[in-house]
Amino acid sequence: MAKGKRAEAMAESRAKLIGAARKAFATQGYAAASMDELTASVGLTRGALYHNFEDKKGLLWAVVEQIDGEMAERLRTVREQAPTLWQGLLAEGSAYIEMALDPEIQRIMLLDGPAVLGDPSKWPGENACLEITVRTIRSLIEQGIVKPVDVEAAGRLLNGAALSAALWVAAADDPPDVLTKAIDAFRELASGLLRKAV
Amino acid sequence: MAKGKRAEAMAESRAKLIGAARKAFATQGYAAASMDELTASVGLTRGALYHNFEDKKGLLWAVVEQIDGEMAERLRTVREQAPTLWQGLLAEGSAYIEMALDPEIQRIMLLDGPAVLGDPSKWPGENACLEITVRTIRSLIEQGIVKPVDVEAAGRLLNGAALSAALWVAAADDPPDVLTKAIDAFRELASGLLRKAV
DNA sequence: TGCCTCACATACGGCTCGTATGTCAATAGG
DNA sequence: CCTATTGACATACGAGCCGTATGTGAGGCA
Repeated sequence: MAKGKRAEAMAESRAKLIGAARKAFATQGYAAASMDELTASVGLTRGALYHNFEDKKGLLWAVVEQIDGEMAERLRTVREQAPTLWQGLLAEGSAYIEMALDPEIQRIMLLDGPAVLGDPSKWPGENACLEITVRTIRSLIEQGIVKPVDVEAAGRLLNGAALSAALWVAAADDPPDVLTKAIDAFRELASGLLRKAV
Repeated sequence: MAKGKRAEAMAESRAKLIGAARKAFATQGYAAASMDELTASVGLTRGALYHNFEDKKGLLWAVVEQIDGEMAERLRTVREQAPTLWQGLLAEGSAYIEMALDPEIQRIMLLDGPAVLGDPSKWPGENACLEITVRTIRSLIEQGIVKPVDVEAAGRLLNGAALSAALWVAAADDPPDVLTKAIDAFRELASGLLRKAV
């Protein structure tokens, strides 16, 4: 168990830096976040940062990986709790929209992340959210519920629609009202994939 | 006609700076683009930049407005050339996807723009593309072709789906093949809005 | 016990943006 | 025609940031 104080302290430093980065990136944005302030806020200096991570971008990578994992887990539970696979797909969409209401997810995963790290579809875990959606659609096609479309295409467009909805809701004056409209529209769009209308 | 050499030269400087910015922002990205190099590339200095624009962000605003106008005009012509309104909507989607294949549009309008300037739906011209889509959907509902959904919600999700498709195609190894898949999936999704299946 | 490793801290250089100041041509007015 | 003023830039400067090269002191192994 005792792995020595060295590695233990290092893991703790990494965790503290990632935690501080989640706050700083979410509130100030990636570009405006100062590494001096960030490291000082957890009692370290930039030396620790560049020892634990490649560079500022590397820290963002670590943050993105962590959040991506959390989002994937949430999507998984939502889907598993749905009574049918089709309802699971719709629930995933709704959950995705609601998650994107979190300012942290918005700023880091939807705005700065893509701008700094490039296309999210090439992120490690291959954007776990997308992978889950694709698998669900594949099952639905095998069951004859959904038209035989290209699964990746359908998954990406559905995710894109949900994402756009999320950004809309987040910026709205009356989020609850807009949220229901967004989810309704998402269900209508998704129904276009069905073999026969519900 | 002769408006004086002063104003004439100023307009020319603005145009040159915006042109250089389109190149620099598209190739290097907003953050990495140096204002020193950018201004020098058209024979000016940063003094001219800060005299003609508010700041670096102001220059990006000008660039975004220009590109947004060009995109809106293209969408308008595409829609007007379609035989029916519904086909016009689908053509708009396809055109949007194809436009987003342009690296300049991708980098500036889809990646850096949102990250630096904030939610695109609040941009001037209110993202002219969206406005056009919304109007088309409203007409289609009045004609009884499309279900009575919330027009803004439907427009935003359709745009989001097209956008996601575009990013996917752009990053693909085999763009032409992926492009057809993306457009197919877009048509399937959009058909979910139809009152009765085609 | 003595040396070595390594997780940091410190110091430095180069670059960036934004502003405050300087300058010279174009215009307006007498 | 000559002068005064405006304004479109150029130049100079300060503050801040990132990344790296170097220093240092505490853990771990022999």
